[in-house]
Amino acid sequence: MKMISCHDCPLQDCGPFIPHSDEEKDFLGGFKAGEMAVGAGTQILMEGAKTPQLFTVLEGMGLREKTLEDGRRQVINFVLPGDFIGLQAGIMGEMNHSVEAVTPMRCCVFRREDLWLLYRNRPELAFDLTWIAAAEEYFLGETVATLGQRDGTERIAWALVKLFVRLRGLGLEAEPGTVPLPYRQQDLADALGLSLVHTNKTLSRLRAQRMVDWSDGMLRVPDLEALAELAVTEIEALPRRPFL
Amino acid sequence: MKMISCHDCPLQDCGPFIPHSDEEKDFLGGFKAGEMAVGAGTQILMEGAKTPQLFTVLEGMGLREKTLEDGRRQVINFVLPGDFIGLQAGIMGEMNHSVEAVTPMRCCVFRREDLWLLYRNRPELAFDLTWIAAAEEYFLGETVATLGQRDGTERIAWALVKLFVRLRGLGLEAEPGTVPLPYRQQDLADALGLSLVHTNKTLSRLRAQRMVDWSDGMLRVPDLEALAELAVTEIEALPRRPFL
DNA sequence: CGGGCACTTGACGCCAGTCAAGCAACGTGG
DNA sequence: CCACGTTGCTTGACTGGCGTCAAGTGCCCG
Repeated sequence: MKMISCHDCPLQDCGPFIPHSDEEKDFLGGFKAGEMAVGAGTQILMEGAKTPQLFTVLEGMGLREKTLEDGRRQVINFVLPGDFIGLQAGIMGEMNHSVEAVTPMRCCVFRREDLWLLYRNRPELAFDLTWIAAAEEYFLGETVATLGQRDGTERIAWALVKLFVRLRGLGLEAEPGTVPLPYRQQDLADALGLSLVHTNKTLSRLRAQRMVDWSDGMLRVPDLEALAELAVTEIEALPRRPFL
Repeated sequence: MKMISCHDCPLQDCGPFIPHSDEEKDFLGGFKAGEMAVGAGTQILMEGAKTPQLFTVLEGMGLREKTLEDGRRQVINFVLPGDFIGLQAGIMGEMNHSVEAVTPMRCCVFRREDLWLLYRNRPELAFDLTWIAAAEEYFLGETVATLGQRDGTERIAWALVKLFVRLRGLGLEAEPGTVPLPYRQQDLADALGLSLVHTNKTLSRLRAQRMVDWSDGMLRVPDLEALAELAVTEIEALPRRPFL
């Protein structure tokens, strides 16, 4: 497998990402320590681990998840291309969640020690890193509000709206209103704090009402507005965002 | 009211905070735009607002909260001295939650435009800012897991353990096992996604079992270990952390 | 003294969890 | 080639945690 140069990074001209200048690409090229390809089901980062690596997802999808002492699982977020993973370990020294690949994934690898270089020499990229952390916080704030306030149907509608908008933004809308969503119902249930059974029944009901159809790994949303209304959310345009 | 110099900042030698060097204090002194004192009940930041200010809490307590379109309220987190507020607006341009003072508060004020100076001239402080954002993300991850996986009793025990440890870390433990907690039951309920009634009954039950006694604005925890066990959490020592 | 606010407590009902069974698709090995 | 285990999805019956409604208390304040 050949390693992609930052100058040909598939994320550069993709969706919502703010492209880097040539100068930045040169710097990032030096910052990049390698590339990693993993199969479906691989644990990329472990909760509590002090890994020396940070990653940017180039391809594939995964999950951030956390396990309580007694084994209950919570999915924190869905990991899509462009996402940066390992920031907590990079900055604070320890992850509070694990990251697992759900499809085969390819990631850009950075070394934790090199982070300093970035803060020393590239203030605008350092700022971008903070931006990324703040964006994650932003999203988790919405998630907290969802788990705390919305009922089952609203939660599912909310999550599917968010996923649809993110995936569409990445250019993955094959035919209008349809994006790939290669997760299991169990993953969605664990993300929303619902049981598998209840999630399944709610999805069936939504399908019968023609609100969403998630089957065979494809998510079909005939009327995004209507689904968002059901979720009691606004569909906010995703902001242009930096990446590394 | 006189403005405190960063050299006499009450946070410098307090609890878990990593003190600044004299040089850093000089820089922060220039960065500091002023001080703000507000009464209980004041809105400090509004959801969706693009405020030009950032704050560090010097004294007093507050809440981060978010309101859904239909009026439901979610408390995102409890704001204590040392907390940095407005990072999202500072970095991304818009807050996703409001911040409200629950007691009278005093805050250190920074200007958003000056953030750049910090990234340009003080990489270690820029790093600290990212640290702060990552720490917030860390905590919100735990909150998501709590709202998604724990039942009512566990949630309440979890929240009270977290609050107790934070307050104790700030040196607010007046007599052993007792810290001030000047919030309403409604605030805790909204933080945990429980109804006021259920929160109240659960608190009564915990009080009867001698697990916690939260009344008259004071939180008494006779056996922190036991409470943490009930919450299915470990009491992790809070890390030494930077502040601005 | 009346009104508002925070906290309590009891009665009742529903959303969502648990238990359980069944089906389809797949891969493995005898 | 078929038995078999595994994984993911689906559906029905039953239960209980937690929400809603409602009424009442104590306290502060104008």
